[in-house]
Amino acid sequence: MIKTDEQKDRALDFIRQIIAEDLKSGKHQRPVTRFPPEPNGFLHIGHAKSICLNFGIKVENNGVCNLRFDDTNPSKEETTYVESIKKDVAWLGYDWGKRPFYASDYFPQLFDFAVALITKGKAYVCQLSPEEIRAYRGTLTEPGKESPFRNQSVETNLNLFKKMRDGVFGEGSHVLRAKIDMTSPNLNMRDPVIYRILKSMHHRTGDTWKIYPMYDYTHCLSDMLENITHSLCTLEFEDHRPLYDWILDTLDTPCHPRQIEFARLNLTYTVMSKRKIMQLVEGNYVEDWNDPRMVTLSGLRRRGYTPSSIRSFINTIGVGKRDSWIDMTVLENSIRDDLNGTAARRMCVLDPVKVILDNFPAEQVDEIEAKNHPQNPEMGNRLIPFTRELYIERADFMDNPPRKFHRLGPGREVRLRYGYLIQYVSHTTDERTGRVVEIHCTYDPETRGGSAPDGRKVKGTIHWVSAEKSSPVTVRLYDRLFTVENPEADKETHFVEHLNPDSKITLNNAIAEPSLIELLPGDSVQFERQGYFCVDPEESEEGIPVFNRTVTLRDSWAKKR
RNA sequence: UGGGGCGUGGCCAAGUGGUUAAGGCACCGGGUUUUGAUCCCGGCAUCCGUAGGUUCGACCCCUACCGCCCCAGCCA
Repeated sequence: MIKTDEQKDRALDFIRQIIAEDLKSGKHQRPVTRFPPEPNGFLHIGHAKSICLNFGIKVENNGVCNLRFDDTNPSKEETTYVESIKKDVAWLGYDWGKRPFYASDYFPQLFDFAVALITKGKAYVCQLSPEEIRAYRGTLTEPGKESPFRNQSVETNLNLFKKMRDGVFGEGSHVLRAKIDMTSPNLNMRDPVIYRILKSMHHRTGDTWKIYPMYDYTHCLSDMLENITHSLCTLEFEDHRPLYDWILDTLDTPCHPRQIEFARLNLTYTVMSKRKIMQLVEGNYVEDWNDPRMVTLSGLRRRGYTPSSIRSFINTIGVGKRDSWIDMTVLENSIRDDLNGTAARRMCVLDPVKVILDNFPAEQVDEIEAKNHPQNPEMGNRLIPFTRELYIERADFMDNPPRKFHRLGPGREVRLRYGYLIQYVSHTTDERTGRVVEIHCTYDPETRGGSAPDGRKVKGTIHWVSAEKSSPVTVRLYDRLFTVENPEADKETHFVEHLNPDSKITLNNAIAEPSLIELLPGDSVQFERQGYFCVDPEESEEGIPVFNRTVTLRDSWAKKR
């Protein structure tokens, strides 16, 4: 058993326990799993749970995990989705081997299995309309009725099924159904449709096929053909397991994978369903599928989440069968935790106000040395220009501060991080708006680097940036997309009404220290005292970075107030 | 009212008949700190949906009840 960094010292979840037992008993030599997305949309954090589970099991046990596209519904699927899914799985750090698999590769074999089913008298072609099939199915409490076509001869069924394949019939006119039990309390067993006629273009097989197999029929057989040992899926498929097993048993296949169901991920303050995500995009509530506020993997990537932070997040939430809601703070914690160790520290003033050091020579430029990481000397140092005119954060000055305010104000002295101690002299205010225009201070030349030879202490250290030697940059402050934990909880209110109006705040005049301009798209840094930010890969240009706030730093001062 | 699942602190989650009922997130204190960050220390379920029962002993076994989720696509 190989334990990855992300899941060391954690008890095995119930699925890994089952697998460990199957390995120990010799039932299997190694586990074979699969991640089977339908290529009809983009992957999100919920998919990451399945990906990390299936591929994680492979990595931990030296097994196999296939990437298989479940492409049995040509009307919804596209090659662009195939490509984006491959990109996201690879980005998460997983390797699906030589090639991805496709359910559509099995269409010929699946057809032969269907013929075998018909021959065994276990499937029939039904000409009931969709409405009639529904009516014949019965309800949750009443049994269904048998189709009048149920007892047709094998020859008739074979003949009809081949005509279906040959495109003789129109969509909706005929289906192939498994002959099971119309009185079963499990609706999935009431002669489920296993093939339907569809005349749309398939993204891989084009118009070769006029009939397409249904999920329940396809999935178990695809698993079997790939020698999957454990077929992991979400809870809503529990009722489908009897059908999964029935098909493999009836066909008497050489192997019979075990389906195990686990709870899907729910995350607070966001929406996860494909339909809801699509509504956000189409209603222009967000900019695209990869909007940094989205929990799509492409959105999280653009937001600055790292693959390892997502793997560690998935690992901490566990795998079980309870419908649970994971608090968004858990996800946020995972990226803070990761970036805290790896992100270089930088200074950037988001909402600048000018500070003038009256006793600092106008032409002088001091090159101040600053650590790139306070706990990791290996990350080295850098030089930052220090000049007479600086910018500090507007929130770091108060005309009339409360006692506990550790920053700049009348009569106060603060430390400019890695710079000098500065002492307040005076400030000017715009008469109309009441806003502070500029603050005059003096600096203590003896305190270069930030410590006073006389040992005097200051309570506050604030970040700053040279007014002349720095560059304005665009910074987007992203926050949670919704203001409530579960935007879909209330059936009366449309979920978009719970959208957070401040989920994206664009700052066009943040001032960045010089080294920030050299960053490459995707790079992550910590803006000291602010949060973690990454260079947006879409909208940045060389020398003109656009920063996305990944997550804020914890702020116990903000909490106190 | 049929069937399939699930109920351990605010949110997750270990626990599989004998434990002071792990751990993480959140929250609350305190310490260190040139980020009110990080880090460190401490606090946070006499109780495991409820009620009975079995047992020397039950969160773990049995019974009943209650609550929540899923299922009536020719979607996956």
